[in-house]
Amino acid sequence: MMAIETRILGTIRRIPRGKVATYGAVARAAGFPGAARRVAWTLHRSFGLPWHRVLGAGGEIKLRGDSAVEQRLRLEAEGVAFRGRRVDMRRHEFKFPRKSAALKSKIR
DNA sequence: ACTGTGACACTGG
DNA sequence: ACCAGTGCCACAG
Repeated sequence: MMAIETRILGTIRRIPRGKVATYGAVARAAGFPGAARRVAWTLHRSFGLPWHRVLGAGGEIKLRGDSAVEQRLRLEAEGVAFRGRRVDMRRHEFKFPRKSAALKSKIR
Protein backbone atom coordinates (compact mmCIF):
# COMPACT_ATOMS: atom_id res chain seq x y z
CA MET A 1 0.00 0.00 0.00
CA MET A 2 1.18 3.51 -0.67
CA ALA A 3 2.39 6.15 1.73
CA ILE A 4 -0.61 8.35 1.28
CA GLU A 5 -3.02 5.62 2.19
CA THR A 6 -0.92 4.61 5.16
CA ARG A 7 -1.07 8.13 6.52
CA ILE A 8 -4.77 8.41 5.88
CA LEU A 9 -5.43 5.12 7.63
CA GLY A 10 -3.25 6.13 10.57
CA THR A 11 -5.08 9.41 10.84
CA ILE A 12 -8.47 7.74 10.89
CA ARG A 13 -7.30 5.35 13.56
CA ARG A 14 -6.55 8.33 15.82
CA ILE A 15 -10.20 9.32 16.03
CA PRO A 16 -11.29 8.28 19.54
CA ARG A 17 -14.49 6.49 20.41
CA GLY A 18 -17.43 8.85 20.63
CA LYS A 19 -15.77 11.38 18.33
CA VAL A 20 -15.99 11.98 14.59
CA ALA A 21 -14.12 13.78 11.83
CA THR A 22 -14.90 14.88 8.29
CA TYR A 23 -13.27 13.54 5.13
CA GLY A 24 -11.71 16.92 4.56
CA ALA A 25 -10.35 17.16 8.10
CA VAL A 26 -8.81 13.70 7.82
CA ALA A 27 -7.16 14.63 4.55
CA ARG A 28 -5.70 17.81 6.04
CA ALA A 29 -4.51 16.06 9.19
CA ALA A 30 -2.85 13.40 7.06
CA GLY A 31 -1.00 16.10 5.15
CA PHE A 32 -3.07 16.12 1.99
CA PRO A 33 -5.36 19.14 2.10
CA GLY A 34 -8.10 18.88 -0.47
CA ALA A 35 -7.79 15.13 -0.88
CA ALA A 36 -11.11 14.42 0.79
CA ARG A 37 -12.17 12.19 -2.07
CA ARG A 38 -9.08 10.09 -1.63
CA VAL A 39 -10.04 9.53 2.01
CA ALA A 40 -13.42 8.27 0.92
CA TRP A 41 -11.91 5.94 -1.64
CA THR A 42 -9.42 4.58 0.85
CA LEU A 43 -12.14 3.92 3.39
CA HIS A 44 -14.21 2.13 0.83
CA ARG A 45 -11.62 -0.58 0.36
CA SER A 46 -10.14 -0.92 3.84
CA PHE A 47 -11.00 -3.06 6.83
CA GLY A 48 -10.46 -2.85 10.56
CA LEU A 49 -10.93 0.87 10.77
CA PRO A 50 -13.37 3.03 12.73
CA TRP A 51 -14.82 3.96 9.35
CA HIS A 52 -18.12 5.04 10.88
CA ARG A 53 -16.40 8.00 12.54
CA VAL A 54 -15.71 9.70 9.23
CA LEU A 55 -18.44 11.98 7.94
CA GLY A 56 -19.07 14.54 5.26
CA ALA A 57 -18.92 18.28 5.88
CA GLY A 58 -21.38 19.45 8.50
CA GLY A 59 -21.50 16.03 10.12
CA GLU A 60 -23.57 14.50 7.36
CA ILE A 61 -23.52 10.79 6.56
CA LYS A 62 -22.57 10.39 2.93
CA LEU A 63 -23.35 6.75 2.46
CA ARG A 64 -26.45 5.21 0.96
CA GLY A 65 -28.93 2.62 2.06
CA ASP A 66 -28.00 -0.03 4.60
CA SER A 67 -24.49 1.30 5.05
CA ALA A 68 -25.85 4.66 6.11
CA VAL A 69 -28.10 3.01 8.65
CA GLU A 70 -25.27 0.93 10.01
CA GLN A 71 -23.04 3.95 10.35
CA ARG A 72 -25.66 5.84 12.28
CA LEU A 73 -26.29 2.90 14.59
CA ARG A 74 -22.60 2.43 15.25
CA LEU A 75 -22.19 6.10 16.11
CA GLU A 76 -25.22 6.21 18.36
CA ALA A 77 -23.90 3.09 20.05
CA GLU A 78 -20.84 5.06 21.11
CA GLY A 79 -22.91 7.94 22.36
CA VAL A 80 -22.73 10.25 19.38
CA ALA A 81 -25.81 12.47 19.22
CA PHE A 82 -27.57 13.46 16.03
CA ARG A 83 -29.37 16.66 15.25
CA GLY A 84 -31.78 15.67 12.53
CA ARG A 85 -29.84 13.89 9.80
CA ARG A 86 -26.42 15.01 10.98
CA VAL A 87 -24.11 14.59 13.87
CA ASP A 88 -23.90 17.33 16.46
CA MET A 89 -20.40 18.42 15.49
CA ARG A 90 -20.15 20.98 18.25
CA ARG A 91 -20.10 18.15 20.70
CA HIS A 92 -18.45 15.34 18.81
CA GLU A 93 -16.04 16.69 16.22
CA PHE A 94 -12.53 15.48 16.94
CA LYS A 95 -9.83 18.13 16.56
CA PHE A 96 -6.64 16.54 15.34
CA PRO A 97 -3.70 17.74 17.41
CA ARG A 98 -1.63 20.29 15.52
CA LYS A 99 1.79 18.70 15.17
CA SER A 100 2.32 18.69 18.96
CA ALA A 101 4.57 21.41 20.44
CA ALA A 102 3.51 24.69 22.02
CA LEU A 103 0.01 24.13 23.22
CA LYS A 104 0.71 23.81 26.92
CA SER A 105 1.74 27.44 27.24
CA LYS A 106 -1.22 28.39 25.06
CA ILE A 107 -3.76 27.19 27.60
CA ARG A 108 -4.36 30.50 29.29
C1' DA B 1 0.12 12.00 -21.20
C1' DC B 2 -5.13 11.96 -21.01
C1' DT B 3 -9.64 10.72 -19.22
C1' DG B 4 -12.78 9.10 -15.98
C1' DT B 5 -14.00 8.46 -11.21
C1' DG B 6 -15.11 8.83 -6.03
C1' DA B 7 -18.57 7.13 1.13
C1' DC B 8 -15.94 15.08 -0.88
C1' DA B 9 -16.20 20.50 -0.19
C1' DC B 10 -18.04 25.05 -1.24
C1' DT B 11 -20.76 28.49 -3.24
C1' DG B 12 -24.78 30.38 -5.11
C1' DG B 13 -29.86 30.25 -6.31
C1' DA C 1 -33.44 22.84 3.12
C1' DC C 2 -32.56 21.19 -1.59
C1' DC C 3 -30.20 21.14 -5.89
C1' DA C 4 -26.65 22.22 -9.57
C1' DG C 5 -22.26 23.68 -10.86
C1' DT C 6 -17.39 23.86 -10.03
C1' DG C 7 -13.08 22.81 -7.81
C1' DC C 8 -10.22 19.10 -5.69
C1' DC C 9 -6.67 15.31 -5.36
C1' DA C 10 -4.61 10.97 -6.39
C1' DC C 11 -5.22 6.79 -8.85
C1' DA C 12 -6.57 3.38 -12.42
C1' DG C 13 -6.65 2.11 -17.34
